[in-house]
Amino acid sequence: MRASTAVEDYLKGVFALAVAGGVSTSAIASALDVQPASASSMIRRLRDAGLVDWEPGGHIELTDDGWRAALDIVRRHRLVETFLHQVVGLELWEIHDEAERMEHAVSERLVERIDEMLGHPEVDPHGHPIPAPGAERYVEPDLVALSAVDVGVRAVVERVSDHDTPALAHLVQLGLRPGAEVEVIERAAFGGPTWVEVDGARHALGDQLLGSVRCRLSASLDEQRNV
Amino acid sequence: MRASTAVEDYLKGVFALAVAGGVSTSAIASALDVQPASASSMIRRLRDAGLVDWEPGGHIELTDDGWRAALDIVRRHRLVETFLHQVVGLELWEIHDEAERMEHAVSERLVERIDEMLGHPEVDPHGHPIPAPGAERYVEPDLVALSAVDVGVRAVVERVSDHDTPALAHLVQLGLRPGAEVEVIERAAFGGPTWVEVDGARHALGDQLLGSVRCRLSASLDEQRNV
DNA sequence: CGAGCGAGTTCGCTTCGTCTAATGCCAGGT
DNA sequence: ACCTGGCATTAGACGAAGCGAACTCGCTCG
Repeated sequence: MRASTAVEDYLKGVFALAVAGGVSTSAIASALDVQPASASSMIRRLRDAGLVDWEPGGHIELTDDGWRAALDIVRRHRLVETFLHQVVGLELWEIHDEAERMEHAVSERLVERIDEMLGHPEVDPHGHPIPAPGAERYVEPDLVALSAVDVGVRAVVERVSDHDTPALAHLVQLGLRPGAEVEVIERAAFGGPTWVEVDGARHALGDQLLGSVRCRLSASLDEQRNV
Repeated sequence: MRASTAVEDYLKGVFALAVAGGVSTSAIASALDVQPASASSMIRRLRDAGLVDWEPGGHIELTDDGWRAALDIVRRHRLVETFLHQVVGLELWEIHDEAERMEHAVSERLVERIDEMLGHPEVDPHGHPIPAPGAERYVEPDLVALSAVDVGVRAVVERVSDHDTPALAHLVQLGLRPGAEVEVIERAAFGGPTWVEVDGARHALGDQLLGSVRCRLSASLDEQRNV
């Protein structure tokens, strides 16, 4: 049987933090927008269900079952997002919140039907990889934040963060969506804005936006082509 | 704010019973598959929320707010069903259970987008009318159960019940879907099966199946054409 | 007339998921 | 050596939603 909505949401949060490198009670609490006490008690329940390894005071780790379950949820989420964008025609910044609820409602059958309709896509519209059905582990592609790209370097946008809806809408308006080519033109001193060029137009971006865009450098792109 | 899943489900149940003519605690309980005690306490909560009129021992009636809320849920349900059938390509008998969960997850925005994609349909694939956005009342079309159609009379299937999945799958297999033309050939005595002809083939049906198919008589169809 | 029956309601209890408040612990600064 | 801040955990409460058991009707049947 499928876990409750709450359990699925926590599992997805623990997964995201595990991939990002640091799972902790307070990180989970702030990701799920609940109090640390609530996260703490849910961690105990996840452990009792065999989904995480944990003992009071220790660190938190997904078990094999936990990885499987989390990847299943993430697969549902990302396929639903892709479907909402490509088939239903919702904008890039609308799909995350919608999928956040729908992922708990769609059946296995519907997910596989959607996957088939979309031709088994490998990434969602934000650029996140879509786990294969039954996947047991997750490899994070090696991408660099736009904030870390040197001046004068050209890069291809591979991923934009999906959480901050207004910021995402703004990025898309500027053309900074997955697949776009971008060049860092100038980085102002003392934390000032960074100028980037996209589609022949220049824009000044702050650190928050720069950090939510992840790229592959065009150089490494060339390397890949040559292999 | 939208009501909880449970409240929405009860509201939909009360709506269905109100349309069918008889709302009662036990009918709600059996429709929702819960104990009468649970239904009883939920009725109190619906009343406290201003969605039904009720006092202990009295009869249960939707308020104006209750009708509005119920019709909104029913609209979501039926549009999602139509979408799953026409766009996603799920079979007629698969869409009800799926929509039952999705109706609580889809946003207003997504529902209206779906409605637009479908060209503002007026009935769902089972033949149930889709309430208009913001509708405040519901008119039940005047249909006759196939079990009440006389021998020798031809009729057009307008609606099949959506609740019993295996029965529905069987009906569809026989061609008894909305839009099909059917003629009652022979009715065996003593509660025996009724023979009907659909698409040139004859089938014997029991009362349960006959009752779940509702039709318009071809005669009244002709009348309508002549008006 | 009274016994029993079915429907509806209330009561007390359980689980889930949340909260606030209190407590424990460890590391750093003075 | 001690105080303090931050993080994690526990304890206790609450609302939502369910259950079973018990009670109260009004009706019907013997």
